[in-house]
Amino acid sequence: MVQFVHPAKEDLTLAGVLAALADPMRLDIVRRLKDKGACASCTDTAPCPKMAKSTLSNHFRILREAGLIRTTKKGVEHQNTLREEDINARFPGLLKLILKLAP
Amino acid sequence: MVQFVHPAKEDLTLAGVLAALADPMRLDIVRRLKDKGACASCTDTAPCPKMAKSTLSNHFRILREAGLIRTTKKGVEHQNTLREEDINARFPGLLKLILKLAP
DNA sequence: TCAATAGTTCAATTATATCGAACTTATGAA
DNA sequence: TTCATAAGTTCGATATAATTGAACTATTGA
Repeated sequence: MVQFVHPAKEDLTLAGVLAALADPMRLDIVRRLKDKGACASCTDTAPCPKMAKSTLSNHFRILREAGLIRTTKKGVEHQNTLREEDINARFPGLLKLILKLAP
Repeated sequence: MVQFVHPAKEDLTLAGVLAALADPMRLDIVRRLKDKGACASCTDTAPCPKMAKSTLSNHFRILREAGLIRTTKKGVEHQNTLREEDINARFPGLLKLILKLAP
């Protein structure tokens, strides 16, 4: 059922995580995923509705490759979850602080 | 004596700061500036010696525009200081945590 | 006066983000 | 079964950002 490659938590890099979170769109996606707690489809998590599908897809790819989210495919939708435990294990306190500081 | 424009601390953005720190070279520069405590020239702070001067100069420009450093010119050298107080006032705890988590 | 040093700016190449359009896959209705 | 629809990805083109060497500016010191 898993259709995407996700890095092991040991492979998460600080530069990769910061670069991924440095984009307001992606930070917004991460916040929404955290708020929802569970899985969420890409469209459900889209920061703004007028963004091109391909752009949104690209943001999810970057978040995946940075190790911030895990994506599985079920039916026609993709289910994305925030990898909170992995992120916190690798970079304790970082995610929480950035989300707190974000406008 | 001041030759560069620096944003007011209120103008620092989280996205800008994260993007600036997301580059390993720039994060290294910031760490060196913090370690030195006081001013430091660009060459003194260069992460790796084989990098092109223009590249180094560009990194300093990005750090300046993000509001992370202040640059003044004195004689033939540029003096760069980390804007710790401004950064901490705007984003409490962020700089310290990122530097702590960096490899 | 003039060579040397510290940085910046410029031009060219390369890499990355954005968008619309085309494509793939799965669902659900006729 | 068939076929339209919906969710995402991939592709091609354009625009913006990073890297480099070369040329330029400004200051120092011999």
